[in-house]
Amino acid sequence: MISLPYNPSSKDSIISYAKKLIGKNLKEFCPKDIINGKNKGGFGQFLEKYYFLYEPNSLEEPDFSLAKLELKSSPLKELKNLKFVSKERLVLNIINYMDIVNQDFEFSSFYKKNKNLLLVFYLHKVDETVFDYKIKIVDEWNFPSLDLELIKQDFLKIKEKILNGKAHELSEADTLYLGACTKGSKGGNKREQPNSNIKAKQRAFSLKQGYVNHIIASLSGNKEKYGKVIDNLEVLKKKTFEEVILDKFKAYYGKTVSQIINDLNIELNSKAKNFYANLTKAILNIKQDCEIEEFKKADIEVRTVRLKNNNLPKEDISFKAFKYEDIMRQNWNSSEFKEILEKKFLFIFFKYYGDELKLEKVKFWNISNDDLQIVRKMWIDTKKIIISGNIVKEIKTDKNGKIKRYTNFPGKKDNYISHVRPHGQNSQDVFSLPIEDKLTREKFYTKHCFWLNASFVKEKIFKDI
DNA sequence: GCATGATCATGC
DNA sequence: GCATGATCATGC
Repeated sequence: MISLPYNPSSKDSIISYAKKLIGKNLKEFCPKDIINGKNKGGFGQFLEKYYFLYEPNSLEEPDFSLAKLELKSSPLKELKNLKFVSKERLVLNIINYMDIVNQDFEFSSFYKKNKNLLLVFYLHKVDETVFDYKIKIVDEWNFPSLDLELIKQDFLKIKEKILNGKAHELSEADTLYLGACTKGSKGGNKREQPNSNIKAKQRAFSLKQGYVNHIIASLSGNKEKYGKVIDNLEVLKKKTFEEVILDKFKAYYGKTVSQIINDLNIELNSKAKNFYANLTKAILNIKQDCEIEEFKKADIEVRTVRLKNNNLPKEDISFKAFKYEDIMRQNWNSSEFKEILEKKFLFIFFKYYGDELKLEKVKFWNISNDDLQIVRKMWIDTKKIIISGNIVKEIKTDKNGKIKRYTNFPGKKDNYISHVRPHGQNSQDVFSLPIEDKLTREKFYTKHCFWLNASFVKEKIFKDI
């Protein structure tokens, strides 16, 4: 029996020992043969074994069972403004589909294990090994009661889907702060579920990246300019988060934009392109210079859409321009577009009645696994075009002498859900190409991005099925 | 009226 | 001055 450098039954003792990690890296306490070996273990395993001196396990109990403290390590990335944000979601324990259906939240494996977290954040760098990463933040995290209530709602939502025999349809974007993220090699690990014969992908509970960012900001003492939509527990005892949000909007259904502004007694520049974002904040009673706290923590993407009288959106939905070199380097599973599409969206639909726009409907949406596979095809086609240097299909001059270039990228007709189109300041706004274009012989091209087809937004998002 | 290319407005 | 959400323009 080795003696430990901390008292395993004292939370304070463990935390103060852990805090000595700040500024260190694994190299400082891992054995030489491990550092130089080809061992592929993760940061967390080395930390447990060589700093906290216990063998990594997958028990139901928290890692420090006597002190009821669960150790989690997670990578940070540094922003240009030198602030730290989470590199990814924080993955917690595996969801056992067979067991969870019999568990109440308070006695669930999730809550028993992760109620109190001891977090170790390290700075990830592409050109470093796990042994080099500098440890930046070490602290305890307990969930504030409002957050915990939303996490409980998330837990119950996940449990309900499994009870309904739909574990295979789970998606991380079903929920707010606590997600059900996939875990294990691609599609390889499948598990049985209680109320269906279909095997479901293995998933683990996870904290959304946005939530982890909030933890990091809190632990670093950074003040976030946040405004809460829900500021007391009572509201959540009667309604779900989504119901609370929708009810706030429903009060304005059928009203014109100017009526809403009048009712709210605010002044907004209706020509500003962030007008709808500002209007959303006003409806949710959030100050204009603040972010919507719950949306940030839940990674919710808000999009406004103007519908024509046949409910077809006037425009497709754009995303940020992609770098051709990024697409070349990535595969679908590591792609940025997949990551964005897997988020929860809040769509705010306005509809034209003559020249007037009225608030028609507001809807939370996240993409189904089946639809994601359709987008995958489009993404792969896009990558093929980039890596083969076959971007430009033809060059035309219109009667004003303007030159227009047409591309081979997937268009609206090629894919039910998504397509590729220009997205920049103008056609001179370019990104470099990893492979020279065969037709133009140029090593750059107008910035493009992925778009969601307006027809898909009408059929699968606006409509209630 | 749709498909595709092109561009605007704001905030950071 | 660029990134991002939103929107305009034109040919078929």
